[in-house]
Amino acid sequence: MIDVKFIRENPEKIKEICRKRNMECDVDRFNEEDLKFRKAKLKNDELNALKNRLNGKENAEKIKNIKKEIKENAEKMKDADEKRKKIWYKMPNLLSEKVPYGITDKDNAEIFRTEIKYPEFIPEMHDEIGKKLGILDMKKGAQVAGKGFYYWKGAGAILMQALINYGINFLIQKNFIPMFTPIMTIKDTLFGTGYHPFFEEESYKIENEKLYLIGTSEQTLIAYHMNETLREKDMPKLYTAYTPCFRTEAGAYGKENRGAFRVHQFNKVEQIAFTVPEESEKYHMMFLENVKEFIDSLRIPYRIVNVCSGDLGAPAYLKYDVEAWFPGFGDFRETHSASNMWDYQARRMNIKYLKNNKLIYPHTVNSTLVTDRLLLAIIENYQKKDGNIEIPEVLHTYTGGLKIIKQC
RNA sequence: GGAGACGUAGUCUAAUUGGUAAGGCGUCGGUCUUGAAAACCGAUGGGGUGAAGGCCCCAUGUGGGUUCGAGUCCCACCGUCUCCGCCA
Repeated sequence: MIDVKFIRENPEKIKEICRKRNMECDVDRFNEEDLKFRKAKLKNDELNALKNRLNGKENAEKIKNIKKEIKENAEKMKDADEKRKKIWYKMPNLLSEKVPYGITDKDNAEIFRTEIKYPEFIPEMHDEIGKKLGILDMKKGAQVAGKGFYYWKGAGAILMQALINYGINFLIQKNFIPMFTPIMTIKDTLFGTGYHPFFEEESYKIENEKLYLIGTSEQTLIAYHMNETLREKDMPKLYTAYTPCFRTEAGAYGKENRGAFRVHQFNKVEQIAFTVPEESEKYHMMFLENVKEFIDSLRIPYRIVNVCSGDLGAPAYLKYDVEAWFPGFGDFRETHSASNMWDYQARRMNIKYLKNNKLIYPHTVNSTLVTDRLLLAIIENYQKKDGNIEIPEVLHTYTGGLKIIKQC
């Protein structure tokens, strides 16, 4: 959510941002309704002031008439307020100057790339390898839950668990507070993090309940401090959590859906920060460095792209995607996404902190560290000519000594 | 699931039979001091309006209602605690 004063004073800037993001937002209409609201509010205040002055038994009749007028005026005020909020809540975040202009993900700007080592044999895709080794079962997943679900089995499950544990420990050592969060949540959480209304069709709603399945632990970790006032001395607040994540993937289509790339449920270790405004960029870069260090330790090639204005998503201020190299697939695929949300989420969530007795909205930063996709990348990158896969050295302490997965 | 109690600001705690939110702590500013502490003084939620001093409105979990007037009374919802029941 953007500061209402900023919208009033900079309507052209907001329009420019919407153009760059390739999205609609009626700033003029907002300002119209905002003006109506303020006018009605002024009248409302005056009537209330009058009522307060008259208070007393002798003025009972007069007050009743004023109250009637107040009620009528309040309707107008509420109406204008709702209309402006409807537009307001759908306004995207401000844009960092670093965001490149572009329409689709093809316009994302590559800013970093590691060296790719091509194998001397024709590599297979993870779903083929997983099937042959009996560690990834797409067919059973579809049988039990439908398309977009799968089983990790045996050594595959061990690897998934190992990667999650490695990720969590990696972040605990960097002073993140680990959490287990609810994986169902109320709508306020999704609104506050900007997933509603922007990606509303992406979330699963529980029938007959007011609950939704989370699409990421970012939602529940940010909402942990909903309606709270934090202390400046406690900043930054760093959290991590492992949770399953659920996404409908409505509207997703195309050939790039082969394998387990696009699924309805996956595992994720997330990094989250609440920072003072001056430091969000620093922590955003730190999160990206964490990801680099982590992938480097797994020895997987990757590149980093600066996500362009049209592909950024409305709530994000600046976003870097990390795309791991998938030899079997023969291309880079997004495995991580690190975003600076600026104060957008804090405003929507009503999270502030106290500085010199003034309430200031903190900035929030989030980034992936581990998902199933990273394991898919491991599988494709560590496949050997004989069909076996080696397990990255850093994971050995987490796999109970398992170092190689062989065909049986 | 049943019964009862409770929800006040950054935090802790007040508020006759309904009469318009009092304090403590913390924080910030100031006085004093070589500096600090202590002490003392002031400030310390949101919004609107004004060039400014200022003025006004809203805010006691949320939303309604009764009343000239609601923290207080009534209804619904959310949450917390206690007891009972049920299940691990």
